[in-house]
Amino acid sequence: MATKMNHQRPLVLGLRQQIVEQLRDDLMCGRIAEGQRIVEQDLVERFGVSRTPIREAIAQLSHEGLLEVEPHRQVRVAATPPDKIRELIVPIRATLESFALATIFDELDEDDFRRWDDLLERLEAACRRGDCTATVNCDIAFHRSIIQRTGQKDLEALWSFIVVRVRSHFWESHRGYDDLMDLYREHRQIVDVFRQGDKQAAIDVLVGNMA
Amino acid sequence: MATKMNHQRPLVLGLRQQIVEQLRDDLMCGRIAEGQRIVEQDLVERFGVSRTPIREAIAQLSHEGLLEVEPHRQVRVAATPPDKIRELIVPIRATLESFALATIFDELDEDDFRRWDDLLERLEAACRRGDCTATVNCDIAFHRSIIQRTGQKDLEALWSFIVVRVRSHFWESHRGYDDLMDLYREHRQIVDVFRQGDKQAAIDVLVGNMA
DNA sequence: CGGTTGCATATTGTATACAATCGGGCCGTT
DNA sequence: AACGGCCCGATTGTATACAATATGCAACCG
Repeated sequence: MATKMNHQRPLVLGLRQQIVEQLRDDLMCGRIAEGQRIVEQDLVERFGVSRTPIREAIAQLSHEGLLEVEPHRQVRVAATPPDKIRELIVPIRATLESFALATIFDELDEDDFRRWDDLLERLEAACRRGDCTATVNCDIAFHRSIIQRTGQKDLEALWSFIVVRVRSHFWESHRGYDDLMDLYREHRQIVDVFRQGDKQAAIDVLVGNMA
Repeated sequence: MATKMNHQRPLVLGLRQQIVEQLRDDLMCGRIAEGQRIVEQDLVERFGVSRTPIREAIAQLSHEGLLEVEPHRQVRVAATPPDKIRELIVPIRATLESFALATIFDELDEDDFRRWDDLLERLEAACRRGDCTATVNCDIAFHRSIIQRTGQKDLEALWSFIVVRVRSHFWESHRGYDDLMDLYREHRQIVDVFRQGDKQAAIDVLVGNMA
């Protein structure tokens, strides 16, 4: 929880944001079935707050694509996008992350590598104990860190927009112990290549990991 | 205020949505300077509604990237993204629109071409009278129609997310009478190639238009 | 004289009250 | 029995009232 430096200033976290995080986690991990109806009053009782922050949280999650609002009628959990859309995810991620990496590559310093090492340790631990949730979180956090490092908020927003739509895909593509450790080794290798300073090789290995 | 046709089912249009449309138009056309502070109370007085729909509209526009909210402090008009980001827009648009066109190409029927012809007429009129706003609207509407035709809401959401960030770019890249007519001719040519039924040629001409 | 602390005010965040809308069931007509 | 209009409960959308937080100023100490 220590590593926190860019993000504006999350001194205190508003109710809406807390609710968003909680609900988003529930949705992405499948604890709320897709297609299920969401009723504001139920969330009011669950979280013990008024409708206002609940409504704002619902609005935000609907903009993120996790909920679907039908005005004056109801709000439902969005269906996972069809496979065809997923075909788009890889090339777009490749475009975004390649761009980000190329932008920051020449300014990488020891702090960056230390953060990545920390992340890799957490990833290894998660993989070793077969914790899928933590593994996916670390995986996403790693790629997000590359985007964030550019300091371009639009870039991060766009990347988040995409990743939310394939988190379930991340989930299902890494099941079982051996696969998880492979995932760790891949990321370890990526960071190693970064360290060697060959920009093009770094981009290649990063993109190769998405296929 | 009248033009409204796609969106789910706009039987009645809520206050929030009306305010969003109005503000978005103001922001994209530069009628509100970037970096300027937005105060809820001012908008309350301007639109004559309560703070609730105002706040929801602000939240939506911030998710769209047009406003930037600093919690407990203020909300400002977002700066136009730096040129570097714009380099990303073309490849991503190319990916999305190529995908969309390839998906729908074999199912195109006379209704589709009739709609495009209508749009082209409106575009021609707008170009002829040098109406930049209407021209940009038609241009965007044309490309959006390709995305919408797939029926994939996620795809449309992603495309919108991107286009909002370059609308000002559209704006500035077509100034003056001759350029506008060129824009019209390009789009006329695109539709013509669509009609000929060669999918690859269609994709090429569509992508070529973005450069 | 500089820095810090505490209040006053402006603005945002949350809670609650009220109005509009939707869907479903009841009942009358045909 | 089928159809259509009407009313009612449930839920969402909007308005307003209240609480929390930030900024600016001025008094207070060093």
